[in-house]
Amino acid sequence: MANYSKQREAILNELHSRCDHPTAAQVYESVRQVIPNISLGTVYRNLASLVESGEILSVTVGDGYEHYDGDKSFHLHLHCKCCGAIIDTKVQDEKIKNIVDFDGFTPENSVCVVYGLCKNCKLQ
Amino acid sequence: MANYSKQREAILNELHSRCDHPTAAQVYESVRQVIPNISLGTVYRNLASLVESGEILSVTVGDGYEHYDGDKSFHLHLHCKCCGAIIDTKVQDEKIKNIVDFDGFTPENSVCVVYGLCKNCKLQ
DNA sequence: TCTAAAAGTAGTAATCATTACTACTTTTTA
DNA sequence: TAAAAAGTAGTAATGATTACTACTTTTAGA
Repeated sequence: MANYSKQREAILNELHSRCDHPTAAQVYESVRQVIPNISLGTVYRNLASLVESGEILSVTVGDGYEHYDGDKSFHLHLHCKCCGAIIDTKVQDEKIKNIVDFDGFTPENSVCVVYGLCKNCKLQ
Repeated sequence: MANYSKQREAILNELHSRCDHPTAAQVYESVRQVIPNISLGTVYRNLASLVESGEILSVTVGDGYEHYDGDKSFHLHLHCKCCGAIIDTKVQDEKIKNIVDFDGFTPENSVCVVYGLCKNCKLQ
């Protein structure tokens, strides 16, 4: 089990206080405002352990960076291939089970990315 | 528009002929049986252009490799955190739209990964 | 409280999947 | 055909992420 550390607490707080999907480097830049000499390796290690323990999710959209999400509730990520935005959209949680055949698989977390064009980019 | 090349055709054939989700290195190993001196860079370049053109999908499950999928139909990837298996499961396509609020977003492709335990690993 | 073991950290070096580059080959178009 | 455009093999470079080490913090038991 993981011990307490103010670094991990600060990283988790940062992810809970924002609604976007920052990369490790972006989390590092923000947490440095609170713990100036925190190291980038510490950010990576804690993000990995938080994903491992299921406290946060990691999201990949194919831009070469891993993104992190403090919102564990089931939702889709709409990734605009034009502007790169990652937009959250809720799903009616209880209904998803009716249309998916899990066949004995025990789901814990999920990360769904839908690629396409956002409203703004579609108009341009 | 992309020109024809036997390398890209072989890569696309390979992805269409298998039901798993190979990495670039695994595609390289297979396609080498057909085109022995194909280069790994060519595999990467063509996989990227096939993803770009929407002919295949890339799937990330957090194991450090990008995986590729020749099946573009909407389905979920069940990723077992124990054995690492990636299991496909169908979704009743037309029903998904009723439970997701796309709010003007135009979806093109989607890659959904559900993390958890597969039937076998659950029993052990 | 102490105190030693366990876990975590900062800072730096190393890794390695992926991308970029270059000289050459294949495909396309007219 | 022939020249332009696109693609390739082979190799070098990139850079996000991971590993390593000496030091610090946390934890649990006396």
